[in-house]
Amino acid sequence: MAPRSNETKQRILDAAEKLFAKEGFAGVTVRQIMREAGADVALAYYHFDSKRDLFDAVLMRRADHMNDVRHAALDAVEQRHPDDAPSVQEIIEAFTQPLLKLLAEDHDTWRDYFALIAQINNSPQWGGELMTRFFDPLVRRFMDAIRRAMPDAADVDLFWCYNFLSGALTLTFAETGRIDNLSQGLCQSKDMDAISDRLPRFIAAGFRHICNPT
Amino acid sequence: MAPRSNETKQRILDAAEKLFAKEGFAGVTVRQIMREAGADVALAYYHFDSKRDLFDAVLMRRADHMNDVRHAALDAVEQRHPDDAPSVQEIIEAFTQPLLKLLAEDHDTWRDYFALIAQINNSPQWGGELMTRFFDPLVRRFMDAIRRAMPDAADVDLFWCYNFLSGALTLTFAETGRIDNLSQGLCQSKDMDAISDRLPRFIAAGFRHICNPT
DNA sequence: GTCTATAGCTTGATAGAC
DNA sequence: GTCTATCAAGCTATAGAC
Repeated sequence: MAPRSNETKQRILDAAEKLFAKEGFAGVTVRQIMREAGADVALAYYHFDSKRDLFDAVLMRRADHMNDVRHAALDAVEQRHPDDAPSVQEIIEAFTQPLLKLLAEDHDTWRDYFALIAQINNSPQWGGELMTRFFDPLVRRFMDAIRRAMPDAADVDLFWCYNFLSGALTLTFAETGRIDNLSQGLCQSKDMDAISDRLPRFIAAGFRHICNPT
Repeated sequence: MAPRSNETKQRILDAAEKLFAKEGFAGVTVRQIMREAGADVALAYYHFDSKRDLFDAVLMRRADHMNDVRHAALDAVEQRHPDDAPSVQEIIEAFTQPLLKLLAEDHDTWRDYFALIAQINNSPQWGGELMTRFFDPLVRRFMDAIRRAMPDAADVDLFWCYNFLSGALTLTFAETGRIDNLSQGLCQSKDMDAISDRLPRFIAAGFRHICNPT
C-alpha cells in the first residue's frame, strides 16, 4: 500500500467520524463525507466496501486503543493490590478515568469518537450488537474485579449498576451541550476535570449502596 | 375536523414513533412510515407540513402528559412534607417512578417514545435543543426541590449529578438489549420492577455522596 | 490511486382528480 | 380526506479512463 493511500484513508475516516458522530449513520451521505475529506466520492468505494463498511472501520479504528488503556489501568490497580481486593471506587476509576484522560489530553481526536459511541449505546438498532461486540470482553473483566471487591453482591445487582454507569458515562461523552444550557453555563460539557472529580465517586457510591448487603 | 381524520393522524403518529425510535430521524423515510400506518404517502403531507414537522409532532404528543405525571408526583411529595424538606431519594423517586410506572402499566404505548427520547438526549444534533425545550422547566423545579433538601450543596455539583441521572435514566429507557446480552439473560431491559427497585436508590446515593459537604 | 461519468433507485414533496 | 401520478434532487455504488 502506497504511503499516500493510507493518508487519504485516514482523512476519510476522520471526516466520517466527525459527521457520523453529529448526525448518525443514516444522517450522513458518502458524498458529504468525501466533500469534508476533500476527495472524490469514488475513493470511498476504493478504500471501503460500502457505507456500512466505512462506519464499522470508524468504530474499529480506535476501539483497540480504548480497550488497551482500560486494561492497563485495571492491571495497575491489581498490581497495587497483590493480596487484598481493591476498592470498588478504584476499579470504577480504572474503567472511567482512562477515557476521561484521553479526552482531556487530546480532545479534538477523541470527542467525536466518544459522541458516536454514546449514540450507538443508546440506539436500539445498534446498541445491543455493537457494544456487545466491541466492549463486553473488557466489561466482563471489570465485572469480575468488582465481584471480588464485593463478594456478597448479587450478580443481578451488579449488572444493573453497570447499566446505570454505562448510561451516565456515555451521556457525559456525548457533549450535547444540554447541561451547559440547564446550568446556564455553570457546567460545561467538555470540562473533563469537573467530570473526573465527580463521575467515579458518584458511580462507586451507587454500587456500594445497591450491592452491599446490609 | 372529521373524526376519521384524527384517527388516521394518530395512526401516522404511532407508526412514526415506532420507526423513529428504532432508526432515528434520518434512518426512516416518510414512505416507510406510511406503509406502517397503512395509508398513502400524500396523507403524511396533508396532516403535517414536512417530515421534520411530523417528528416534532411525535415528540410533542406525549411530552405534556409525561411532564404532568412528574409534576403531580412532586406535588404529592411536597404535600407529605408541609414543614420539613423531603429526602433526596423521595424527590428522585418523584422524578423517575412516574415514567417507570407508565412503562410498567402500558409498555406498548410508551416504550417507543422513551427509546426516542433516549436517542435524542444522547445526540449532539438534537440533545441540547430539544431536551432543553421540552423538559428543562420541569427539571428546574426538581433541582429546586433537591436544593432545599441539601441546602449546603454547591449548584455545580447538583447539575453534574443531574447529568449522571439523566444518562442512567435514558439508557435504561432505550431498551437496547445490551444488558440482556452482557448478563446472559439475568437482567432484562424491559423489567421495570427490577429498575424501579434500584435506579432511584442508586442515583440518590450518588447525589448524597457528591453533594453533601463533609 | 485518483478521477469522470453514469447507472439505477429512492427520496421529500406537490398538483390535481375524486 | 384520500388517492394517482409525478417531479427534481439526491442517493449508493460501479465501470472504466488515466
